[in-house]
Amino acid sequence: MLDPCLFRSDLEYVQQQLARRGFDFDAGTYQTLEARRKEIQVKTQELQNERNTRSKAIGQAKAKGEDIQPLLDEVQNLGDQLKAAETELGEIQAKINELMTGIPNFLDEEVPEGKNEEDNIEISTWGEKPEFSFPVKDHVDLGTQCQGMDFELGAKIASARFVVLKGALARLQRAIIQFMLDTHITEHGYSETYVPYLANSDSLYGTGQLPKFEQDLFKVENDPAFFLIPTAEVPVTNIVRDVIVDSNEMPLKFVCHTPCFRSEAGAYGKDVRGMIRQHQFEKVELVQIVKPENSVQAHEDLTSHAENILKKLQLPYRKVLLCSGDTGFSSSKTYDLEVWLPSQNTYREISSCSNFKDFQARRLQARWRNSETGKPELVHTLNGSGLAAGRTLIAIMENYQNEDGSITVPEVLVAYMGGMGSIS
RNA sequence: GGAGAGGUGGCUGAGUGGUCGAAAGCGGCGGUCUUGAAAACCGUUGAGGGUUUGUAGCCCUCCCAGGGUUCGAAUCCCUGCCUCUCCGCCA
Repeated sequence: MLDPCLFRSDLEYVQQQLARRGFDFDAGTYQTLEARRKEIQVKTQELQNERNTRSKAIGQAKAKGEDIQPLLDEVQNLGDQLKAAETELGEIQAKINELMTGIPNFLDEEVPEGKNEEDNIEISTWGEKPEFSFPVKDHVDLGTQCQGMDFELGAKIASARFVVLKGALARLQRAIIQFMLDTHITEHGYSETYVPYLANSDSLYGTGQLPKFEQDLFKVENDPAFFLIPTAEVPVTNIVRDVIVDSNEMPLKFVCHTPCFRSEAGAYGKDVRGMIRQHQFEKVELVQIVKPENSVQAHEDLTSHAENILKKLQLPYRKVLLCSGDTGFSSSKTYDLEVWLPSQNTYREISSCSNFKDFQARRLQARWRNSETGKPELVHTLNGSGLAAGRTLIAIMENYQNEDGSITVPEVLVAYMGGMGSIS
């Protein structure tokens, strides 16, 4: 959510900023609602004031033993007026709120103009793309050959876009997760968290998935409803919902491994083969809660922490700055890390690192106390995958494949594999 | 699942219809004292919002959440959520 004060003080600026996203903000409708809000809110508060003053007078008169009947007669219809005003105010505020929650975050000034992922800007590349002297197999063929990856079984148990991993591949995914957690804890200073995989609507509202993106989520029948988390970002960032964080506890740095659940509505026909796009996948997520002045640097740091995993795994990747058309709803600036997939002869997203600035914090009411002003102020929130474990698994399989279909285990994972150096 | 207790400001905890946004203590901040510190003493100390050029005034809202009763609700009624204790069951 954006700052409502900005909408009142500089609507033109708001429109300009939103236009960068191609978001057509209807200023006329907003101004009509806002004018009515102002009028009705002032009226409501005046009525409340009158009720309070008169009630006090009645209390005092009664205490003195005076006849209060004339005073009661005077306030007779005040209650009805007040109730009507409060109802209208509630309705108008709900409308404004609906409008505001549908508006995306402002983009950072460094975000380039562009329509879609083709306009993203490559910042850097790392690593040598492997050269193979034999026909390259993709992860599905490799996984089938070693009998460690079974999509038909996933479909039987649940549906399409689910997989069953077995044996060494299942262990490799677990090794990847352990390795990533350990690295972030010991080398990057994150603190490990374990969180619920079901979240309530307040939490999903806080991080921005609701109300606009409900169709992307799996909803669990319950009263009130639960949602399967689409990313650990949701439960972890909500740790600071309605919290005023102590200044000296900042920055808060959390790392968390969870499964992630996505309905992938609207992704029909996209990435249907293999483990690229699943309803359920494992991810290690990095979340930082920082003072506003530090969020730009924190964004660079967090991204480098995710990059460090790719480097240690010796996986070729590139870092991309998302353009205006590809940057997510709540984000002000996003770097994607894309890993090299030999079978597709292209880079594919394996991490997305975003600075949300105060957009989530305002919804979450996540604040810190500024010792200079003594006042609570909104924090900045950031997160990034560090990394998506399922996609890391397939990147390793494809980049580390041998002619016979066996897969060499990356050096840093061998210990996590109980000394196993290759999978066949 | 059964029975009971309870949710009040950063924390502990008073407050059962009328100047209660809320006693008191602790903590925090500022000061006096001191070479410095501690102790003691004095003062101060919740959040959100409206109006406004205003971190000035004035006003509104908030004592778990949502409804209700009343001129007036932290206080009474209903519903929900959460926490704790005991019993049962259970990974």
